[in-house]
Amino acid sequence: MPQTSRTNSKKERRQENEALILSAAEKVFAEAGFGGATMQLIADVAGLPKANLHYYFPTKESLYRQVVQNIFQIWLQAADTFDQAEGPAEGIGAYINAKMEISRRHPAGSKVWASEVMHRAPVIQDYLETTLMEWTDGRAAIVQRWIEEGRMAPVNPHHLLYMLWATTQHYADFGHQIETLNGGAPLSDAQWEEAKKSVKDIILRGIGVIK
Amino acid sequence: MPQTSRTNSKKERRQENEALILSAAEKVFAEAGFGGATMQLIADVAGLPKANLHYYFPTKESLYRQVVQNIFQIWLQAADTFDQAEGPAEGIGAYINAKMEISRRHPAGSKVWASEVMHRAPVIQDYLETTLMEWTDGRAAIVQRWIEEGRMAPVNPHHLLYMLWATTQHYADFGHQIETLNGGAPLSDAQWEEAKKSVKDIILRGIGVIK
DNA sequence: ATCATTCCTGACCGTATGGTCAAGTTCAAC
DNA sequence: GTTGAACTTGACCATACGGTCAGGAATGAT
Repeated sequence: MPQTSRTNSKKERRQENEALILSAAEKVFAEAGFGGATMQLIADVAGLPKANLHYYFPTKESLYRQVVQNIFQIWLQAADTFDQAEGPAEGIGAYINAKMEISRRHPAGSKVWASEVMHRAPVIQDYLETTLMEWTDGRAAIVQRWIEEGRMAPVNPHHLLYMLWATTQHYADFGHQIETLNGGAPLSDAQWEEAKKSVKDIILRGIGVIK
Repeated sequence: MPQTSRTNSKKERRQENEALILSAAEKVFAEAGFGGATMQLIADVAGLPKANLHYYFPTKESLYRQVVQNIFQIWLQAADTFDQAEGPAEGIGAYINAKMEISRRHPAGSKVWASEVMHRAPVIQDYLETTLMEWTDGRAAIVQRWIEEGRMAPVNPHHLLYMLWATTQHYADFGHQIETLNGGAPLSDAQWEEAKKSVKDIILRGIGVIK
């Protein structure tokens, strides 16, 4: 009979340890960058011996690659809101909501992504060229259709998308700066709501779908 | 009689070498991050022996500190456009222009700044708390005044400023992603104009000062 | 011409890091 | 209970890195 009690089976153990390591790695990579992160520190954060990390992930780069790929998945899933929308106000508003929520819940992931792109995407360049390009062109086409249907102001769809990414991810990537300017305190629930509302108000009014 | 011919005097030489090193360092720090950058690589890019770098800048951190401080100065100077403006359309429009120009001309500097802030500003935290805070609160007050005078829509001034920073710096920090989505080619002159125009159109319309 | 000061640099050093390994432990299948 | 595979880990290694230094070269003041 397989072990089902408090002590986990080998397969569960493997999944747990991999998740533990990935979570620790995301944190450390976000705080120190790829070059500044050390396997020893990741191991300490994960509470495992360093050699154990190398058992699950043969190299630092393979661990980093997995972290970045996980982030990319979350990134893409936020797009669903876009597709299921009936029109620009609903679609773009929901997309901003979703991306602001990711910035709040996954700030470390966002920073790792930003760092990866800033360093010319050594690990996920192929994803940029394939998956992200298709995603972007697809949503740009949707925006273009909305424009042609007269449902929003005629703006360049690509630059609108860049603007959505920039404004929402800014709250994660530059969270420390925002926190400092907020008197050293993280944004409260109400302040996050205010941020979301501000971004949505300005952009939705800027593309002519409200007021 | 001091040397004034082609061969430079010692003082000129010193300034030239320091500028050369700072320029190389900015590039390397932007591409590799603080932890990933090596003094050897900076020396190679500058075309000087590594030991010479340590003559002008005793440690890697002191060199990095100087790079970040230089960027911060450029950053602040773009603010002049804000003060000299007569109203929101002119002031914010000119500020966007200035910051887009910096993103185009100093992408490496912008990346170093972003990286520094993402890593919780180990080097320039005091600047954030003093100079940047004063700057930000001052501009927020100007925006607030414009709102009270009925010259623009009532938006949260701080979040508007974050939005301006986010959208403009995005073109530097995520320039590689934009370039990839542009088919692998850097934005042309016309495309940069289009970008500037898109950002200005959406934001200025979003705060109710045009159309 | 002399000489102090500044500048330059190849060679070197201690340390920290990514990665390896061999010996041991746990687990599941039979 | 035996066995083989999967897992664990302290000790170890080679390398690369930031930083030092001694000795020499260039410069400029007198």
